[in-house]
Amino acid sequence: MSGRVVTITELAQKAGVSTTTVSIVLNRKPQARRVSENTRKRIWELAESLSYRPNRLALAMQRQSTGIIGFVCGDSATPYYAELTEQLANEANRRGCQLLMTPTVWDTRREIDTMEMLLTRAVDGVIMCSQAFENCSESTERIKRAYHGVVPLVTINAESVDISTVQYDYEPGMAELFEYLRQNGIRSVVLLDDPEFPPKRQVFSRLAGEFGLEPRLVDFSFRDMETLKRAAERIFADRPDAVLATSDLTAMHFCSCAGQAGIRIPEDLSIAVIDCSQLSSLYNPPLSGIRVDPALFIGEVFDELERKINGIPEIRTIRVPSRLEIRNSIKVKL
Amino acid sequence: MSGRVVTITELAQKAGVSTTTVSIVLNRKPQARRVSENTRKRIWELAESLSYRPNRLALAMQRQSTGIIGFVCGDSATPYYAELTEQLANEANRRGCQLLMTPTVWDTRREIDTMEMLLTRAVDGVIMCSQAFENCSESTERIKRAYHGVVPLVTINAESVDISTVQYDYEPGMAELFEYLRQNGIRSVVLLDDPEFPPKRQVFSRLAGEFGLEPRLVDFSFRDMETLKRAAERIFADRPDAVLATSDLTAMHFCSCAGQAGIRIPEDLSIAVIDCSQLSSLYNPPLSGIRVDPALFIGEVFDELERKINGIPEIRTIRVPSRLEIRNSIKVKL
DNA sequence: TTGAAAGCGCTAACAA
DNA sequence: TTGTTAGCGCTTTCAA
Repeated sequence: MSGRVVTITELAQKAGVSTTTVSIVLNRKPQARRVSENTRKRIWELAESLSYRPNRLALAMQRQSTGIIGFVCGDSATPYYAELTEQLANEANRRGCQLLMTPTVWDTRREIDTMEMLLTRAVDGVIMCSQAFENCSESTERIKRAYHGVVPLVTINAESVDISTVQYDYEPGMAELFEYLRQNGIRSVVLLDDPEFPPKRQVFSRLAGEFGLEPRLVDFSFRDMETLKRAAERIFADRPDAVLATSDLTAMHFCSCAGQAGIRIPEDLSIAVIDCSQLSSLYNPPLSGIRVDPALFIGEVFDELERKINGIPEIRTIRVPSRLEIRNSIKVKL
Repeated sequence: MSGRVVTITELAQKAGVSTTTVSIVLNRKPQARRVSENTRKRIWELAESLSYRPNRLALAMQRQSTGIIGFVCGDSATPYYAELTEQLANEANRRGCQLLMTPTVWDTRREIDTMEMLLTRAVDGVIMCSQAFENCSESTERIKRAYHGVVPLVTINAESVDISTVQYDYEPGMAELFEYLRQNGIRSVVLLDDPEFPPKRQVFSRLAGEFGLEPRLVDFSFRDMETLKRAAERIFADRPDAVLATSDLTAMHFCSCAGQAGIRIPEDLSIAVIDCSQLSSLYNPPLSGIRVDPALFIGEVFDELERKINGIPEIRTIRVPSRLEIRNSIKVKL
């Protein structure tokens, strides 16, 4: 280690010019054309041979901008969020910035700490995918107040009066799904979900009736996978025609329980997934479900964040439509 | 937006003291005890009411340290890497820093750009999980030379003479697996792998013989999943007793192909996985395989990175042992 | 055609 | 008990 790190000052000294000149040349400023051909060449060669690299910290300090976007996420390891996270990181790169991951494991305390940290201008903006911030504890309120004007913020799938949000619109996909279920003679369908996250169940309950389906709710908690096992057992006892799982991970857990209970999917029980990931198609059986095009969704998230970064104050709620993807986890009528 | 951001200077002015005093008080330095009770209180109250937050950029600039660790990873969305990524992020948080994700989609060009970016001291250290950097192109060589002494670096599962690396030791797990296969009457086993990543196949070929197994290699490329389908067909034609898939994602892809071909697992064909993730246990059937304890592994990665950050130059190769996890994807002898 | 100096926000010697 | 000052590496007026 300990190879010397070159600064612009040293470069200037060695080149026998001022730091200004070096800065102008290396940044290819218009004024560089007024620097003599000779000096320019000397500076470039020196920079090359000493592997000069501008110090990002100094730059960031100067511009008051890091080019880093913070991503506060409850969970980044389950397939659905992993996909989202990677695509966000890719889109960030495409737009010339980097994504900083701050997993919070759905822990409000950690979310608050994370936001506190991000509020110190370590990042140019924040994308937040975490419901707990919606809870109105005293500390979240304090942060909400503090963040205004400090860090551009966009939330994902959250509902708030004073923060822009990009949401999945479950309605179109759910309608397609219910129509498909009805056509295949399915009458009763259970939503397997965590009641702490209400958006899906609202659409579910409202739409099921319209399609002549009998809707039921079976709850579990993301925090404790044992509750999912118990929920699965309740479903096995009840024997609906179909189960709609709240996420791909939930669906896989459920299928795993079904396998242990000797229940075949889709022969004995149909299953569909909300928030389908690519991985769903590789499951056995391949899982049908509702999906929002990640590219589209992420584009909206960044567009809105850029608006905030550019100082546009308008609070918007953007909804990205879902659609049904049919694979083999739903029993079809012959 | 546009709420004023408070600096320590303003705070000092309003409090009628110098910035030094404010700095000392707010940072709870030992000298703060020599500041009058009264002044201290005034400063704290002012800071609170104006929601003062120290400017990270200025701090970072001053200390020449950001508290950010860069994670260069070929792929962060597949279950195995998603798990690794999240755990790294968590461990980083636990150690008081943040993880910056820079996905490279196994693209050498992007890896180089990424490293160039990270070399500008935007980060305190880099964890790299990407084989392509091992290739000796002119540009990677230039970067390798440049990074020395600039950014502490630790690679994952790579082999290099001048960079510390933490590796999976496949040997113990593979030995356990082969013993288990042998006991269950399995004779021929195919390794389904990408030849660009040699470590697994070396152990595989060496150990298979010792356990009286007949080893075969069937190759595909991570870059193109069509090659995996073709590889699967070759395996179906060949009909070995068991297949050892190079990753959980590969295994799922393979099982998906098997399902379409009407081949039952494990009745018709056994399968095991290297680089098993948690998700493997939720698959249908639950996948057996070799796994390295992520907590242990990640601890080693960070320990070594911290050594580098603390200026310890010694190049080390650390190997973390794998072990077998038995589930239901291998046909057992009755 | 080039350079000097100020300033970004903060900390830490050194003074008073 | 508190203040002055220099400096972290860079860009950017303004002067020469």
